[in-house]
Amino acid sequence: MKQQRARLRDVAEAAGTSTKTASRVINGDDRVSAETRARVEKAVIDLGYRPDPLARSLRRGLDETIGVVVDEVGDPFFASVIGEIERMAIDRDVSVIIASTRRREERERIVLDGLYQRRVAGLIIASISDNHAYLRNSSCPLVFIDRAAEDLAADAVVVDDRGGARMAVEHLMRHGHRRIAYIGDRLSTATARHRLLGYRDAIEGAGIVPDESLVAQVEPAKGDAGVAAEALLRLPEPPTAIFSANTRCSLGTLPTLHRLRRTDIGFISFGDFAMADTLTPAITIVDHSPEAIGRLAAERLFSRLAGEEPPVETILAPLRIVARGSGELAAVGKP
Amino acid sequence: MKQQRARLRDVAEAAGTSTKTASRVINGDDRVSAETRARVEKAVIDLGYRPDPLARSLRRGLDETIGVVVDEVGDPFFASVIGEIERMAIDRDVSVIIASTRRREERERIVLDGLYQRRVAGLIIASISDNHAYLRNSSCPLVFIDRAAEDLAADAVVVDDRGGARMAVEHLMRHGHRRIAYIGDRLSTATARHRLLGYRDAIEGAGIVPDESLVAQVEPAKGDAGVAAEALLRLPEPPTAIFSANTRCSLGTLPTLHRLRRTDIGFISFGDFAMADTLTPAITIVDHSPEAIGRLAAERLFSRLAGEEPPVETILAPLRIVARGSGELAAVGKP
DNA sequence: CGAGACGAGGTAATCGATGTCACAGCAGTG
DNA sequence: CACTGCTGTGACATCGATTACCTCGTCTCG
Repeated sequence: MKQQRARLRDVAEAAGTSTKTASRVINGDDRVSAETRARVEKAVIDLGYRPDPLARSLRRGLDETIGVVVDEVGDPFFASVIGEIERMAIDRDVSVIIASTRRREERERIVLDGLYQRRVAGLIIASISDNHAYLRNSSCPLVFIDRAAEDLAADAVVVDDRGGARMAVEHLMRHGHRRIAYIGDRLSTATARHRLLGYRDAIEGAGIVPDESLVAQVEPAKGDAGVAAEALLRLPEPPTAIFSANTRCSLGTLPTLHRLRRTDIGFISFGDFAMADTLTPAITIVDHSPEAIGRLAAERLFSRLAGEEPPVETILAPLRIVARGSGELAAVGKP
Repeated sequence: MKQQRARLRDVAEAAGTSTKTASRVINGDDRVSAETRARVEKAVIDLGYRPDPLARSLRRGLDETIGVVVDEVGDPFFASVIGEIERMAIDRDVSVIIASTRRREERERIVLDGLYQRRVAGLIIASISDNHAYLRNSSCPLVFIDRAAEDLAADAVVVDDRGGARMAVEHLMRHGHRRIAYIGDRLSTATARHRLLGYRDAIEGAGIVPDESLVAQVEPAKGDAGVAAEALLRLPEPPTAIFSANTRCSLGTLPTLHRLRRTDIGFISFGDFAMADTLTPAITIVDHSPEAIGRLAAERLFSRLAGEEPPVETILAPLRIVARGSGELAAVGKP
């Protein structure tokens, strides 16, 4: 049944014009008489014509497609980011090609190369590389997410790690906590560094004497976080609250708190996770919404694709505290 | 620095041949003398030539791209499926375009239409529609995931919902449970129906008299699951274990069990979720690995793209029980 | 009244790779 | 020796849409 795909030529023929004129109508060129336009439009509808994106892209030298490069497509955080990008893209009839680097620099290079080869119109990248020299004269707009490219003047959408951490710790303080522990990643990444700085900002900003024994830097993949939490609670002067600097640390710490029946400890997690709102108490988080990051990155990219040329900018995705209980527990057992 | 992209014509010129001959070398046509071949190959390397995928696709009438259509790209389950598909695709130099239906039938139609328009080489679809007539003479191979298309002879990769549910319930029985409750979705989907059947299979297979008061069909989005769990535990003869037929029901039920301090109740969840292995006790699950589903679907699709024509088949992705504790609790409080 | 501007539209080249077909040269064959 | 049959090769058309450039009226204005 499905008839042969109609081509521009068929439309032109049906409308009794040349392909060029048909093309004008389709591309909204106004140098066409109303009458001709109507004929062409009718033909388009009659034949169910839709331009071949491949042919169009070839001629224009640019595909109606954007590429999204992330660590791992299956990572829930990036999955949500991508989901939001796709949501914005589909409204603009743009396809989204995904690729993952698996956190390997050479793969990053390969997938980007492949995307350039395809002449994508734009790229959104969670880069793991430090060296972006090969992107310097990119033929298409780039937007970095999660981490800005420090050696490249390009748009980026990141979160205010330092400010967010400070905000979280201050939230705990507002509920009476003064001894607040930090559990976070080892300092390998900029993200971790900034969050620890934010924690220190809050402590010092409140005039509290910093106590380094309250700062635990762990390897969350090894399950250190729970051990660290237990050690913290055994201190002579234990914390009344814990700030967990990332999701994985939270996932490690919380089972320990439950097991020790210390759900009276104040707790805030930088980063949300499934079940966070179904635990008892539900876990208060600093939300760095992947959707917001995806949306902001896509907005910026599409605005450049539309020809706008805003100054290059590093955009901070909004952070907000989602109070669910664990961060609003009053400080107890104060000596 | 980045010189102009080399075209086939440039290669041909550098090698002193026609474009056609260069094309032959690149496409591995053997009707080329060894000497000419060597010259062309050298030129390809010197110029860093790589064929333009767009032009090639246009000529061939087929893009080196596959489309993946799911409910929601951001859904962790589908994200993992897609991640695995992308992993397989990149090895074959195939790009992956994603699109989501947001569970709306008209969107399914629209995104599929768009992908056809792009002339994707193949499609992997988690269809939500019941009517696939418009896919009947698809121009490219289709593989359904998660749900088979019942009105269409097409490959599908699904899980054995009935068998998996039975397996889960039998696992509980092996730990002494005889009164086992079912908490699951309302019966709108085939998936839910099959899982309830599996539960009944196990109960009857064990010679237990079915007790309908142990079967709770809820609307998990409304938070019914927790309420249902509480009601079950208040029964005169309460269950000693619960089989939760899907992830969302588990997410609803578990906080209730924890709140009631009834973590002694046996529990198995059909479908994994974050924190499942960090709760106390950790949650035993029936794992329907999204990676396996993605891999199987991609394998099937690529084998068809490679020209193989295996008979159309509905493939069952493997299911396995991941014992973590909650499913291995011995039955207690037996009257 | 002639010139230039402008509106509406057409012709042919082009994007880059590949399919069709023709052709030259040489080997084998009856 | 004429003929068929390969082998290696290239010229040219083609995929479908867009762009550069041109034509032909008609309108306006000096």
